[in-house]
Amino acid sequence: MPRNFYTRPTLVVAKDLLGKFIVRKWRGRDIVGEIVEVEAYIGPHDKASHAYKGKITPRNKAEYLIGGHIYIYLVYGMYWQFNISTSFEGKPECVLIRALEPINEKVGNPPDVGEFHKTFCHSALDAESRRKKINLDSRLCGNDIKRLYRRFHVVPNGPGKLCNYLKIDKSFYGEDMVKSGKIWLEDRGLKVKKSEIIATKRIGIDYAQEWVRVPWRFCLKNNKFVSKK
DNA sequence: GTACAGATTGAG
DNA sequence: TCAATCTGTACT
Repeated sequence: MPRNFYTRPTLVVAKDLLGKFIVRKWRGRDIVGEIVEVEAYIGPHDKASHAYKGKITPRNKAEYLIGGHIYIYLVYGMYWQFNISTSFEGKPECVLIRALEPINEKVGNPPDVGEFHKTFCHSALDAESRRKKINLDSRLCGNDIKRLYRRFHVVPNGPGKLCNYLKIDKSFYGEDMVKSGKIWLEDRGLKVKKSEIIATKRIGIDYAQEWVRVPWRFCLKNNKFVSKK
């Protein structure tokens, strides 16, 4: 999608993201998902926004970039949250991508665990072991394999799991989706009617007082990949 | 230097 | 309902 898709008003962009396709180039293949759930965060007035009162820190400064840039951060010490900036340079507005309908993965029919282990675990374990400075062999037990299996073969029906599915992390901070060769957005001609969009309050922002109630979470009606229910 | 909460998740 | 897990931020 071009720049002028992302620079429109944030609530318009948020709704229009539903039915668009995220394409992620990874290890020579395309990981693709249709966006089915999003949330808008509109600073500086929105108390749920990290840019409330115009706050700027090294963590949130990507929110202020012109529409189309990635704002990604870690929550609860372990989950990445994938946001796309909207509006113009200096306006801290963005859309959190909360769920995808996977396109090129066989959902419900994951690869054989043994096959998965051969394909993915060794490199993943290498990286993890290096990070934690622990002996590689000591980690080759059932629970570790299961844990990695969950991380690598995941249904992206929540904001944290979606980042695992797309294989993205902090290295994508500030990435421009209009120009990137690693991740971008496509319109594949799917039409989403207004009547197919549900608006609800946003999830997990109970601290945001009167901003808890604004209906800035948008989901595709009856889509089974939407988080919560 | 140190305390603490958080746009989540899966297990029990 | 609970705990895993760790970074950014706001304090002292």
